[in-house]
Amino acid sequence: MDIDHPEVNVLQAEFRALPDVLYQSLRESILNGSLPPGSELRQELIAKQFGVSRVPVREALSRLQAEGLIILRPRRGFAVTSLDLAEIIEVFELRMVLEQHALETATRLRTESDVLAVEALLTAMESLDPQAEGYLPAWLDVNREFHNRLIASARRQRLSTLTINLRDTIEPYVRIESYFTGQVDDAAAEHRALFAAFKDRDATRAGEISRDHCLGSMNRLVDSIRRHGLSPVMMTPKKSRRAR
Amino acid sequence: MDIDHPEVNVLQAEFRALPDVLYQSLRESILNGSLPPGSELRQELIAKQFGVSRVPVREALSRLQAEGLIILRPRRGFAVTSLDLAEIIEVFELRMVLEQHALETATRLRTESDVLAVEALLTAMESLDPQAEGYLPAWLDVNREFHNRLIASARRQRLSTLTINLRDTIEPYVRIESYFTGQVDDAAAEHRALFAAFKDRDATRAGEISRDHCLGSMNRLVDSIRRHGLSPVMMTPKKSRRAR
DNA sequence: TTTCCATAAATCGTATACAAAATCGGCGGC
DNA sequence: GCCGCCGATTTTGTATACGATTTATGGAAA
Repeated sequence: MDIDHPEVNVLQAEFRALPDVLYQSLRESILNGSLPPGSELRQELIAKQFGVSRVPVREALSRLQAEGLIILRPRRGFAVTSLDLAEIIEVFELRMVLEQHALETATRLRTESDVLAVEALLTAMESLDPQAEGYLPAWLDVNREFHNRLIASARRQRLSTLTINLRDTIEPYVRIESYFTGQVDDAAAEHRALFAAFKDRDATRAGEISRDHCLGSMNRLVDSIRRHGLSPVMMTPKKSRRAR
Repeated sequence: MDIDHPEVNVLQAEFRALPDVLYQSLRESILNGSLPPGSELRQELIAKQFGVSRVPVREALSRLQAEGLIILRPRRGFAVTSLDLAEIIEVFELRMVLEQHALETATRLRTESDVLAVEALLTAMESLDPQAEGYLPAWLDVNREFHNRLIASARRQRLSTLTINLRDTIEPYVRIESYFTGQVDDAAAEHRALFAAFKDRDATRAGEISRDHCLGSMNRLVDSIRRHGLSPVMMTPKKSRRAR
């Protein structure tokens, strides 16, 4: 029996270079709101914070750009993507189509262990104390894992990546919304219904619930934006002196 | 009247840096088969060919990687993505879902000029001489533009990008298949039917035709692969001396 | 005081340089 | 004759350096 086991996945996980670390860290900062939409990303600053040069920083930024999380203004640097209402709605449209398909496939192909894992996340989500400190971010995290685990049951790598990507794109806006409303658990019943259909292998119904769930999330967010605007923190109050 | 006009779009188009040129060129080479799946991409070689350093090359490669067209083996360089049959089918599944949705939306939102532009591409495609030199690649190019133009009528930027991306991912395999079969125009009737539904604003029907069209393309390609394998040129006959 | 322009500082994009790892070759052992 | 090991070469990944462009600053003129 060999002791040292340079497994393939270990190699891929362990040996990932600096750009990957930077990519993950920056991505997380964007998703959890530390870098709100509109923030400018100074390469030198990021490089210093991580103790590296600007080269791997640029590589990580390139990836985030291809993913759509940040945009590049030539010669003017990167900035966190700031979506307007129409773009947010478009992302939700895509999520509706893809997640309906994903849940149909997942429900058809799921195993027993999928059901157990999803149920564990569901009960974890439900048993969070709404009064506890940091409830909202914790709920959002578990909610995210719940949906990811459901979709992962479809065993479709690209489908999973795409769907997660789209959800992450609007995650900052959902998080900001949650600070206004202070509520997130409007969809508790939908989650239970979705899990029931998933468990009962009712693929069509699971797909429909998932699509409607997306639609509900979209409506809540759009309403909130219509009421509160796109949140002051998103607007970069840059004084543009010259129109030029 | 000012002579020098540093227009915004000029800045964005003209001033696009080297990575963009490299990205486009490499992307084209992958799609048209110059760089078949499995090809290894040596940074130094590419840099020399374009007369630049490796830095912008790496940036272009990063983007292609995020797009899924190439993969990175850490410390072992980039290579053109080589899909197995299951992955090809997964991409087609996604295309079916997304293109059905895209055509429904496009048919609902299309304008008269959309119809004219699409029709022009359709007739251009039909009027190509099957006996002419270079017919197959030309047909594939026009066909690509035809579908892109249809989807662009939906006026959904992300949807268009995603769909085009997915089609491009399997484009090399379709091109290779066409060399075996020597035929590509099996779908001429489908194209006409799709255009008719598009013109008649029959969104549901347009979506269905599009999905079925995808399905047909998939079946033809899968059949071809089952008969001929994934083409010898795709297999990188690397002798892996050490498992380690 | 406001506007304009020139100069300075900051920032980006790319080239070059260097260290670490992988690949390729030959060599010896079995 | 085949397998495994060791050094040279290649290739990657990162740091540093430098020119070009943008943004900020300060002073002079209206």
